[in-house]
Amino acid sequence: MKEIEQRLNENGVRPTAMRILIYKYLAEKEVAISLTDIETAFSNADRTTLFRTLKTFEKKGVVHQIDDGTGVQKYALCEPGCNCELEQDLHLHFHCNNCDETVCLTEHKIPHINLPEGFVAEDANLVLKGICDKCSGQ
Amino acid sequence: MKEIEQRLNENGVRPTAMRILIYKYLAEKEVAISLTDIETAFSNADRTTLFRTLKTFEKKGVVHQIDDGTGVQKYALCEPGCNCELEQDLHLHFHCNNCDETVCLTEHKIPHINLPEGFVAEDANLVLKGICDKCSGQ
DNA sequence: CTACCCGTGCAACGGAAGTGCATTTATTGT
DNA sequence: ACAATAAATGCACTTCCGTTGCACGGGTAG
Repeated sequence: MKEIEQRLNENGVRPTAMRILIYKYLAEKEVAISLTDIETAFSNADRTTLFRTLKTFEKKGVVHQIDDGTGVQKYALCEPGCNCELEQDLHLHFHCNNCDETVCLTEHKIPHINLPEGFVAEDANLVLKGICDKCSGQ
Repeated sequence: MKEIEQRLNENGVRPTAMRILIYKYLAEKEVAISLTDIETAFSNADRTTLFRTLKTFEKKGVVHQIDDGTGVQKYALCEPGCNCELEQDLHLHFHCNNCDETVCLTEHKIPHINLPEGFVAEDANLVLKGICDKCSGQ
C-alpha cells in the first residue's frame, strides 16, 4: 500500500485514493488492461476519471500503452526503473487469439532493424498473435 | 486496366467498375490507405460500398490490413504472389510521425522470435515509428 | 424470360476516445 | 485556522470510425 504511494510520488503523480486503487488493480492483473476493463471493475467511479487517470499514468511513465491490434487501447504497468521511451526498453507483446488477453513479454526486447536510407526510427511496436501458455496447455 | 481485372479474377473477386477503380487507386498510392482516404477520393460512392470492397479485398488476399497504431485501419495491396498469412511473408511497416503516412517495407521481414514455453505464434505485427525518407530529407 | 445472387446505396447503431465545464477535494501561503 | 489557489473528480456531450440491416437494381445462370 505504502509502496504504491511512494511509487506514484516518485513519478510525480499525486497518490489519491482512486489512483492507488487503479494502480493496485493493474498490479494484480498480469495482463494488459483496457479502459473498459477498469470501467467494469470500478463501476462506481466515472469513466472520465478512469480515462484521465490512465492518461496521467501514461504521461508520467507509470504505465505504457499497448496497441495489440484489437483496436482497443490497453495499458500495463511499467517495470520499475524502465524507461519506455528508450529503444532498448521496448519489449514485445503477445496477444492470445483464444482468451483474447494481451501480456507483456518484458524479457523479449524488440530486435534492432536496419532501415533503408532516410528512415529514422524513434519508436517500435511488435505484437505477436497466437495461443498463449495458459490456453495451449489445455 | 486489363491486368487489374485479371488480378481480381485470379483472387476470386468479381471485377466491377467500382472495384477496379479502388484497386487502381490503391496501386497508384505507395502508402497505406484508410477507409476515410478512399471515402474522400470517391466522394460520389457510398461509404458502405467502399468499406465492403476493402473487406472483400482483404478476405480474398488482394490487400492486407495494417494497424499502424494510429487507431485507424489502413490497407495496402499485397505483392503479387504473396501469402500474407504465412509467417515468412510478414513484412514490417513504417509510420512517419511527421507526415503521418504509413508505408510497407516489404523487403524487411519480421525476424523470428523465440517465445517462452507454451506460447505459439501464428501472426505478427511490427510497426516502426519515426521520420520517413521524404521527411528526413527536408 | 424468369429467378436468383451479388453488388450497391441509404440509414442507423454502437463502441471507444476525447473535450468543456461545473463541482468537490486537496495544498499552499499568510 | 482561513482564505486563495491548484488539482482531481464527475456529468454531459461530441466525434470518429467500424459495422450491420434492409431495400433496390443490374447482371448471370438456368
